[in-house]
Amino acid sequence: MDNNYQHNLNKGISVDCVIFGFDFEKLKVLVIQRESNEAGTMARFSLPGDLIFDDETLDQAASRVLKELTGLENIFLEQLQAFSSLNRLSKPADKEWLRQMREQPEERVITVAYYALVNLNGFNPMAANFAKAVSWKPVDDINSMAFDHFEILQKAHQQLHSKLKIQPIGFNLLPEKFTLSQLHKLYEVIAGKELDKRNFRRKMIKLEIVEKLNEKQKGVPHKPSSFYQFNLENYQKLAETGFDNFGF
Amino acid sequence: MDNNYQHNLNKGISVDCVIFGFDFEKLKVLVIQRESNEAGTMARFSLPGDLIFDDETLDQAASRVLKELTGLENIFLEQLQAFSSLNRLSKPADKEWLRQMREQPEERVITVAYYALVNLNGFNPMAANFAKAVSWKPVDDINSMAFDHFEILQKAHQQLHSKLKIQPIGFNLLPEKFTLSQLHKLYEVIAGKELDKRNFRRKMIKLEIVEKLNEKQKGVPHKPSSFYQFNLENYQKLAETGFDNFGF
DNA sequence: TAGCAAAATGTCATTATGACACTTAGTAAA
DNA sequence: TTTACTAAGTGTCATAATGACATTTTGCTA
Repeated sequence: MDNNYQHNLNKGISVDCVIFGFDFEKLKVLVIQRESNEAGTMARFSLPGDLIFDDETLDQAASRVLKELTGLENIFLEQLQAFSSLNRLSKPADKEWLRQMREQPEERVITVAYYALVNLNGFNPMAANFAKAVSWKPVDDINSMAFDHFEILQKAHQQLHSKLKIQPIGFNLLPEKFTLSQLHKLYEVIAGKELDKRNFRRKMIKLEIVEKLNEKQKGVPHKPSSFYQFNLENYQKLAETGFDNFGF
Repeated sequence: MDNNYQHNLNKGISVDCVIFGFDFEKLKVLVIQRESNEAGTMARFSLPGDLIFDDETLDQAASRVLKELTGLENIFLEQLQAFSSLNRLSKPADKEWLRQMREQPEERVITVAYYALVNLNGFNPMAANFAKAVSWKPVDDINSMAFDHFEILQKAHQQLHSKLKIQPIGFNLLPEKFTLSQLHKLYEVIAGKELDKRNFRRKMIKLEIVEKLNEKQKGVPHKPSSFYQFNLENYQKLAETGFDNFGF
């Protein structure tokens, strides 16, 4: 964002980002850890987010948050939903935290949640000012968060799951070159169940949305896997007719 | 909404509703017609909407708009997306209109769009104060609207199309008792293409989400059609496993 | 009672799915 | 150099789903 201007915060609207990553084992999410107070009541995680500026769109605000935190641009980032409960900021520990951070901590804020998919392989979660407080947590290990962020996370997780059934967005969580086993594992993790290896490979290959490269894993103590890459063109062709179970 | 209290408008956030209906022929949407000014530049349609109150959620605001306009409650109503372009209210004709309606017509407003599905059969589009300005328009006949409402309509239409492939939400557009031909026509209209009648019926019946009633059309000058009703229970069972083309 | 209009129905060839176990290729250790 | 280890990679078959296609049925009307 251009820094020559003074941006005014819009006090009533924020964005929050659910940033998903996949380490070939688990689905993870980027969280910010609040510092504990004496009572320990504040030792909880929140999603990265910010109030929006009056001269930026929601998409721009979400991109800005994402970039400030990870340095990444042009990655998969999609609006999830607006959250507007009247009591979303009103838990005592949350209010205490807000008092430290915001000019008008009591003001009602509606947030628009986004979810992002990043390739966290070889990714350094360091970034800017936040550095120490930012970390990747397995989604399944999280069972509560600050504000209504747990609700947002669950919704985003569910959305990722549904969307993956319809569009091959999972590729955004992998490096450009990946093995079919990695893709297979990714689908299993997000679907939350085992998928037959042969049937999975058959389907992916038949759909022609992956293509085999002349390159193999090296240094692995077993038969090396071939690398594949995603074929955007074939995906788009496919997306026109649409793949879905009703068939129309 | 409880009327004993004074509600304060939240100046920066509105909801807009895309209310879909189906007359067994075409997909229609409820629009509000602005009165023309002398120049005729304002003779355009807008979606029903309103600024939200500070003590209501977005869902509540959308339900309120819907009820004020149609008298209907407890119908299918789902959040679509937030829209936040910086120039969404800044076309000259739109500004002129806003000046007549709002205390702070220049203020930036972000809107959260909803879409609703109603059974418009035997529906009287009269309602409250708006009465004369409200009408059902075929979606396909609309090619421009006030503000960013055409963009919102298109997005809602697209969402309806995608969602129908995954969940049988089309039933919300039909009366409780309907014929398979009506359902067939609905799917054709929303899918925007012909669907084989026999295959369509086979699929619907096999899925067991419709059940045949002992009742037939009367007074039609041809073989009368059986009425069916939607089976929510079977749908929910089905929804757990999920119907989708990837199969996981 | 003949004619009309839309509803209702069945088959078949092709393709997709789901279930299932062994062989292969490279590394590492003996 | 041989052996053991590990994950990659591959094929078949029975069952289910799809897509393409034409005739008969039912009730009303003239």
